[in-house]
Amino acid sequence: MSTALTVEEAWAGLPATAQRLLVAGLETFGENGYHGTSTRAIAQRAGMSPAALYMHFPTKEDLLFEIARTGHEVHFARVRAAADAAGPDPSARVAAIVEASVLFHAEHHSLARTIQYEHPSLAPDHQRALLKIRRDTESFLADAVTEGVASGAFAPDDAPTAALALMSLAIDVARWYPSQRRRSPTQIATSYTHLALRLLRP
Amino acid sequence: MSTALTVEEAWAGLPATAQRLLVAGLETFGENGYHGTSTRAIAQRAGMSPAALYMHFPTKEDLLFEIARTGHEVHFARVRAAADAAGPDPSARVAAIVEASVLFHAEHHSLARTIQYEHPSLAPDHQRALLKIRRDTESFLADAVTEGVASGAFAPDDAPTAALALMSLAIDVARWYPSQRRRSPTQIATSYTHLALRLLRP
DNA sequence: CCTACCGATCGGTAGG
DNA sequence: CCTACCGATCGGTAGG
Repeated sequence: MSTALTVEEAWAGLPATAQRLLVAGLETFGENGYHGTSTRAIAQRAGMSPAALYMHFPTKEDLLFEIARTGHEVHFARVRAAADAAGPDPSARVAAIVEASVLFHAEHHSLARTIQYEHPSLAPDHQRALLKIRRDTESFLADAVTEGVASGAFAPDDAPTAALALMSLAIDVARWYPSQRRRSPTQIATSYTHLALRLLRP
Repeated sequence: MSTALTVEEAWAGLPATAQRLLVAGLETFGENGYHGTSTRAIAQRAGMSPAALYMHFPTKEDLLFEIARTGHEVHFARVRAAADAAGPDPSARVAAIVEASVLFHAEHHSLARTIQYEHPSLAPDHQRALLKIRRDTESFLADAVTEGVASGAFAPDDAPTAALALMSLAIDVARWYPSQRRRSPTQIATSYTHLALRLLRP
């Protein structure tokens, strides 16, 4: 169970060369996609020979999985940490979750794109493992929304659908950021958090 | 200027073989991505030899551009048609736009994924051409939201930001559809339209 | 962890 | 629009 709040932290125990390959992979996958990135390009970016990658990862797909898995776990850990810090009030909890998720997708948009769009490039077993983390993350948000419904703070037609929509809002930031208007991740997170509460209010 | 409401309609004037290649490309790009799709796979799906593609398109990238360009135009045309049919009321117009866009991204999720996620695979010139259509589409929605602000029907903090968020909601459907719960495109469109109006109301 | 190399496949073309 | 082919590059391995 990972509670690391950054990928660097999550990979801290690995050999330095493996860490460099993971970071190089994360960046190139985010820029050119999995199939648009060669193992040679990753190795070169990490300052190593083409064969070095296979010292640490059995296949290119295993490297992608390690990146995607860690990314999913870091995202979930940040969302939980933000909710914990927000205390018991449902509005504060939902606001903290949306803010943390939007921040993650803006600040780490290269990692986030890999997480969100390279899912079909993974082996079925690996897809299933990540789907579990996704569902847990979405349930965590849906539970916070449901608490708000119980307390009378929120009144969406359907809590799970509203939670899915809020996740969509955060996830899609990774697609367009930073091409849109000149706004910082913090500014985007603030306005999206506000939109989320507007959407949920009675 | 294209007013076609389907890609088939937009490509009706092209040779039958070119049409088959475009449809095969649209499907395979949507399933495996641009770099995950070989020109041979496209030609085979269209029932032709590997070289046939180059009778109709100078390069693989030109085929992608033709698909992405048509997809953008069809989406914009549907959004405009829906707004026109909705009449002058801002709430009805925004609802019609969101509904049409969500429907498009669910029913044509393979095309929509290509449009939204393969943008970086295109040449800079081609990216610019599509960016123009995207901006026009987003402005069209932003204008409808602004009309609603003027009439008192809506009260978002910032109309362009709200419009961007509504587009995100629709676009992200292409990422997860149809993996989520068993709901039809029409059902999804209806609940997302409702969420959009909740988000905008004073 | 590197050099050297494998067979397979890639985008694209020659020539008909 | 097909057959046959081009050089380049791919993921991955042998052997040290």
